[in-house]
Amino acid sequence: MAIVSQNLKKNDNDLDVDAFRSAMLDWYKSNARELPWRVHFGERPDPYHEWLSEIMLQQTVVKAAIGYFNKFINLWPTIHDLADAHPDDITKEWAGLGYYARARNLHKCAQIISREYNGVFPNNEKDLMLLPGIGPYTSAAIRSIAFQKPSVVMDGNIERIMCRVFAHKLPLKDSKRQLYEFASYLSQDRTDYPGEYAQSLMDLGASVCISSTPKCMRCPIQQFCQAYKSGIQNDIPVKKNRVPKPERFGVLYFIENDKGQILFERRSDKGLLANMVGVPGTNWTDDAEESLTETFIPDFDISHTFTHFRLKLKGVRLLEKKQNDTNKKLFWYDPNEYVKLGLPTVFLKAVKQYLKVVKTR
DNA sequence: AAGGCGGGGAT
DNA sequence: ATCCCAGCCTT
Repeated sequence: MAIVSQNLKKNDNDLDVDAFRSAMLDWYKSNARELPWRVHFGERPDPYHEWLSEIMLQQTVVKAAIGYFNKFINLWPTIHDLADAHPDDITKEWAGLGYYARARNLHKCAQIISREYNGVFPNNEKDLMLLPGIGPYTSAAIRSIAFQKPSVVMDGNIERIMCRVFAHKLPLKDSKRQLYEFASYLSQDRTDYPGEYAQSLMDLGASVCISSTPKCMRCPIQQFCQAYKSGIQNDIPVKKNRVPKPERFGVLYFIENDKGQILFERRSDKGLLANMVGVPGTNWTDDAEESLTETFIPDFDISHTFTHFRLKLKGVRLLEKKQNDTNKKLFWYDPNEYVKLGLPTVFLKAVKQYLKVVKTR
């Protein structure tokens, strides 16, 4: 807190917190995005809806989450329905959204809320943080949005806004605590519409105070923004240089039987794409030659980028099972029915390519 | 404290 | 092609 007041005084015009919050709330009244989990200004959403949306939105853009949210609410209207669902059904419906640990934790959390909390979400930070999949951000978001309790909601958008409002020039990565202090200063345990205030910042970050070339002429808090005042809004937040992603290589086996089916596998419950359905193949290594343990004539290529590496795969058609070495659960399935499997994106791409190749021969 | 963990929207 | 997003969990 000492750092904050220093920083504010240094700029000779203390930020008027009341005016800042009023500007944000006024802007939000006429500029809020209409989203399926949102309610009217001043109303509180169903905590189940609010929680589900927050889990889906972790590291995910709003537009990508909307369809999934509607689908989940349709399939499982209450948290008890979700708690009683089969885990495989949940991962299948989650397929394509990524970060699949979220789906597992979603189910665990639903079961705890349903069975230990009788379906009622806790509204205090300590209990919320103990739930699987709920960390500092999601805890604060649920508290402020679903329960209108003052909380310091910090996400990537709000960090960026704090950076600019306070003209913070150090790299974002090293500034988490400082930026939290800025946001905390603006929150100050205010009880007036903490949920709407938090969402107003998120919407501002998504539409106006965007990462590159922010739209300051449309910004309701332009007058409070020290970066704008100094004309450095395009230069912050400062990002550290990113290391290029390494490449990995592998082979996928499309093993066919005489019924037009191919072999799929349920992946291990640990590591990348845990518990998801995929196509069997070699391990993915950083050595392109090593991945080709035998000489194949590949039928097609698949490339896919994950968080921390690029993957280049060769797809090859085989008429018999390669080996029985694996402890993974293998099963035959009609590749044309791939939609029902809930494949993660890399395998979705691969199967579509495979079908195209098969059709043209 | 650092690294693992997906995918796609926006540019 | 690159950036980065309504982060959390494990080690």
